[in-house]
Parts: sequence; C-alpha cells; structure tokens
Amino acid sequence: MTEADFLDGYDPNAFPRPSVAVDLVLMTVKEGRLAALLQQRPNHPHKGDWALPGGFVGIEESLDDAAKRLMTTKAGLDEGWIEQLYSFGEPNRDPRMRVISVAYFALLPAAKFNATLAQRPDLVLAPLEVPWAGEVGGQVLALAETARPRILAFDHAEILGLAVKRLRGKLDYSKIGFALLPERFTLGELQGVHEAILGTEFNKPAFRRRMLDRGWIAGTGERQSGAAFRPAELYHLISKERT
Amino acid sequence: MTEADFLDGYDPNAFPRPSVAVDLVLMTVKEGRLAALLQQRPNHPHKGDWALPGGFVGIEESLDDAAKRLMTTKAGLDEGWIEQLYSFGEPNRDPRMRVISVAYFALLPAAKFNATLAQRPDLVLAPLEVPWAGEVGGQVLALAETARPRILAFDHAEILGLAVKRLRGKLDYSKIGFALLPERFTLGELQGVHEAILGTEFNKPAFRRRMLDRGWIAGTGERQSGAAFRPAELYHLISKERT
DNA sequence: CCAAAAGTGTTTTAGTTACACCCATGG
DNA sequence: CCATGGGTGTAACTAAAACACTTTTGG
Repeated sequence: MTEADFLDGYDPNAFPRPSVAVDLVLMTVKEGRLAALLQQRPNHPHKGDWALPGGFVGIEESLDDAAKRLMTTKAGLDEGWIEQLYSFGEPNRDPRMRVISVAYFALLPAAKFNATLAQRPDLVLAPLEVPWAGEVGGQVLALAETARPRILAFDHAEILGLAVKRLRGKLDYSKIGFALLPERFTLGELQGVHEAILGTEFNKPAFRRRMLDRGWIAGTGERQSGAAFRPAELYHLISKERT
Repeated sequence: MTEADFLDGYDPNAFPRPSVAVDLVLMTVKEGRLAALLQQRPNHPHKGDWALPGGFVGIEESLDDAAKRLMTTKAGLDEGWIEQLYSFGEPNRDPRMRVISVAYFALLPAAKFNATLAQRPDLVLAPLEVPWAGEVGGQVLALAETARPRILAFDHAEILGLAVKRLRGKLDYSKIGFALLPERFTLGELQGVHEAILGTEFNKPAFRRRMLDRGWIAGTGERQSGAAFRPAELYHLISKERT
C-alpha cells in the first residue's frame, strides 16, 4: 500500500482536525484613498493590534455563507462585491491552535460604512499606504490618519497585501470597480476610484472613451447638481453580471 | 454582546470541526490536447467514478506542503508549476462528512507522467473535451480516448473547470506555459502548447515575435535534429522567476 | 525537386495615449 | 467674466495581426 492510498483511505476522525475560519478584507475608496475595515483586538494574542474581521465557519455552513455572515455582522450589509481570495494554512499562523483561514475580499461604497462605524468604536476604516514601487513580499502597511502605523495581527498584513494585488489586477478587465460607487455615478467619480486604487493618474479623454467603449455603462440623461461648475452626467451600470 | 463578538471569541474546541483536504488538478498537454490526471475511485462513495487525486491535510502540515506531498505520491515528482486554486466548502460536497477542500493546480510536461502511469493502473491522463463556446457554469467533461465520458466524483468537475479557466487566464501574461515544456524547446512547440490550451490557432510570425519581445526566452544556438524539414532552434527560459 | 515546417520583412489594423480645445455652471 | 471640472475631436503612437515570402532539412 502506497502512502497515497493510505492517505486517500484513512479515517479522518482518528486524527486531529484544524479549525477553519473566514477572514474578510472589506475595502472601499474614501476621500480618494483605498481603505480597509480593521478591528482592534480586545484579547490576547495580539491584544490591541489591528486585525481583519473574521470568524469560524459553522459545521453546516458553506464558506460563502460564512463570509456573507461576516459582511452582515461586521459591516451591517451583505450587498456589494464579495469573492473568495485565498486560503492561508501555515501551521503556526495562530499561536493558540491550528487555524486554516479562508480569506474573502469584499467591496462597498464608503458611505455604507457610516452607520456601522458610528456604533462600533473598535472598527476603523484604515487608509492604506501602499509602497507601490518598493512593495516587497506583498507587505502593506495600514496607516492611521496620524501616520502612526497600525500593526496587523497574525498574517493579516500578507492577506491584505494579496487583496490589494487582486483588486488592482481585476480592476481593468472586470466590473469590480463599480462596487465602490453608488448606483448612479459620474465618469469623473469612476476615474477617481481607478486612480485611488492603482495609485496612478489617467488621461481624462482616454479614460472616458475606454469605459464607454466597453459597453458596460450608459448615461441616465440626468445630471449632477449643486457643483460650482458644469454638472456631469450620471451613468449607471447596465448589467451587474460578472464578466 | 453581538454575534460578531461571540463568534470572534468562542472556543472552537467546543464545536465540531470540518476535515480539511487538498485536491490536486495536475494538468499537461499531451498529443496536442489538454489533459488532467484522474484516479478511479476504488471505494464508495462514487466507486468507479473518476476523481482528482487528493488527501487530508496533516495537523502540523501547511497547505502548500500537503499539495507538494500529493505531487510526489501521485505523480512521483514535485517539480513543475504548482499554485493554490480555490477552496471548496459546500456542507454536503462529500456525503460521508464535512470536508473543506483546498484545490491546487499543477503543471508538468507530459513525458514526466510515463513512469507513474506505467505503475499505477488506477491513474489516467484524461484528455479534456471542453465545450469552449457553450461552457456553462464551469462544467468540463473529461473524455476517455473512446469518447465515453468519464464521470467525475464529488464536485470535481467544477474544480477541474475552474483550473482550466485559471490556466487559460494566466497563460498569456505569466510564465505558466513553460511548465508544460522541457528545459529546451522550439517556438513551434511553445505555440502548440498555447493552441492546445486555448483551443485557438495563432498566426506564426505574430506569435513568435510576441514571445521573443517579452524577453523571457533566449535561443541556445542549438537546433533540433531528426526532423524531415528544417531543424528549429532550441530556446530556453532565461529566468523561472514568476512574474 | 518536393514537402514540410522554420524563419523574416512589410503592410494593415485596432486600441490607446496625448494634446488642444470648447461647454456649462456658481459665484 | 472667471475659475473649475465636464465633455469632444484629431493626431500620434504602439502592439498585434495578416500576408507574402525565403530558408533549410530528409527523402
């Protein structure tokens, strides 16, 4: 009998099992900067450090359902974009016990966080300071507004770094960016979201045409009001179907 | 105390834990067609059906190590390209018990399978018949050489479909395709691999230039021998570093 | 010399970028 | 009328594709 056959056939009840958790990277663009929802840990280990919202997966609960449950309990909302990111399973990533964590990554418009943040002082929307040129090993620092770096618990800096990379990678070819905007938005707002996420600036006419030529959005005929300049047309996403 | 706080703080020992397995999608290009390694299940459930090679994750073993262990025990090799694909966690995906499976996807040149396949009659390299135009929900059928469809156990058809999608998506911008070729290869062989994976045909001059302009490969000065036509130059990958 | 695949040069096309400019609004 | 961002047209650039062609081998 080979090792393969042995492992294929063995009874897992006879062996210790890991705990399985879901961690959520909930991101938004706020005031022109990419930000992520962090929770200050009330207990050891890593007491006082900042962590991604997370929780254990119920024994009869699918991974997706666990992630949606976190969306509801931590952000008060289960709309928006959510997708599985990656699974982290180093044996000692949690000092208490073996925990395998399935990371999810989600996006919401910044305005949707207001209600939850007002009630939960342990939660913050931390702007991300990403060393884009010198990024090493997916490391990302989440900075406080005071520029005092927040220390991330466990391997959560690695998870956050991967989420940012995924967001940047999918921004151009998927409809992911629209999850950060309200139902109706201007092309200038759309460009602002792209620039905040990628940390670059775009040529305005080129960006407009690229977006319009895709056929994903259409003008509503309505216009923004109240600004001290020419009011922009409001656009909307024709179909939310994920390309 | 909110549900979030409760779940964040609870003792997982007090609750049942799922088993965690790793399933391996080991693919290659053989005779101009994409193929995956499948194992015929000797026992119930799904006895006689075909399944991806898999095994449980050891309590002190990282996910990556478990995947590499499978590479060794099922394919006899731990070289080549390997990366995590996705985690599958529907509560009833395995009728015996709750199993969360972290799928990995790996690539090897077809020639490396010969030794293992000769010794293991339960393993096959099944050519993939992918309905590219009418692909629905990531479904992929693995066909026997006799065109009798192999039935895949559990949710393995879904896993295989996602692996094919990932391979196709990364083929153009990453060095993933070179994992299916020997150390030294011709541009024609490289084009054949791309055409087999994507199910399309490429214009030869355009493909050559695109590959050479990338700066990833360089000619060795040596040439193929034995063919009944002009011998092609052998190229090699300059650096295996993953872009 | 012929078949077959390797390899090269030139033209065409499509997608993006750059730049210059006009438009509409509040103050 | 002016500052500000919205919006449009045209030219320039670049990467890819299409096509026609030459080269080198075994038989």
